[in-house]
Amino acid sequence: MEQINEIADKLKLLGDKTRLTILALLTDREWCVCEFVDLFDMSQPAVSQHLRKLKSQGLVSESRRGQWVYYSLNIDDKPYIRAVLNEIPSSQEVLSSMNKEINCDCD
Amino acid sequence: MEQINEIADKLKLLGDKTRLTILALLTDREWCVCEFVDLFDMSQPAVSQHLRKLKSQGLVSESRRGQWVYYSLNIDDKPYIRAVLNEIPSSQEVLSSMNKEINCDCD
DNA sequence: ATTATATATAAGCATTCAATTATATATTTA
DNA sequence: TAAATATATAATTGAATGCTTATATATAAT
Repeated sequence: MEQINEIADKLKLLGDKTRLTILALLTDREWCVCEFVDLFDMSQPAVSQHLRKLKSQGLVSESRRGQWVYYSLNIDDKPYIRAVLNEIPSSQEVLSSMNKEINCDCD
Repeated sequence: MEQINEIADKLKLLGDKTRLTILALLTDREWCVCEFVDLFDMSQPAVSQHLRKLKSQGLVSESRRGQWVYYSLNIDDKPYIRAVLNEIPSSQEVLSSMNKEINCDCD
């Protein structure tokens, strides 16, 4: 039962469209916070809080490089997450359906 | 984006330990409501409402036989759900870890 | 040093959610 | 028909969630 609880807790994070989109995008490459801020119609703190939740449950890792913080997927030990991400629209599809410009200067 | 939203809405249902357990159990066979009521430490209406949510999102089907109502999995058109259920503990594991007696008279 | 940029945290608020109790409905049995 | 059993729905409540604005922190540039 403990195992089901833990899995449910992690899956809860995928049950939000913003976080699911973030994870979909991270399947392709690491992303900088400012890119997400450009992408979503949402304040910078809102984005930051979603990333914090993903990080606190260990689904993403962060690494700071200069003034920018980059997030990447960290789900090698969570096959049930990988299984979902394999079945949802690709990073490219998600991105093109959003039709947004990303203007921050990271990299 | 519409597709991601829909997937997120359905995954939200898996982010609750009771509903995830219900789905795990239904991978094996159909279950009667009264069995779930016996299994979970929760009122009958609470169980009923979880089942209603799963049904309203099309993840389970119900069929009444006499006074009993049986639920079964309905996820053939949702590969991202199937993918999760394939990666979580089996029905048997879940059940034995719960260590509960099921005493209702359905079949 | 000061200012600008990127990110995180805190506090507050409206909404959603998961439970409860009470009640209604459907079916079976006596 | 009346009582018992199984299930669903309604109303309520407290906790959790996702956002906002305001503020703090970290790094870079002038």
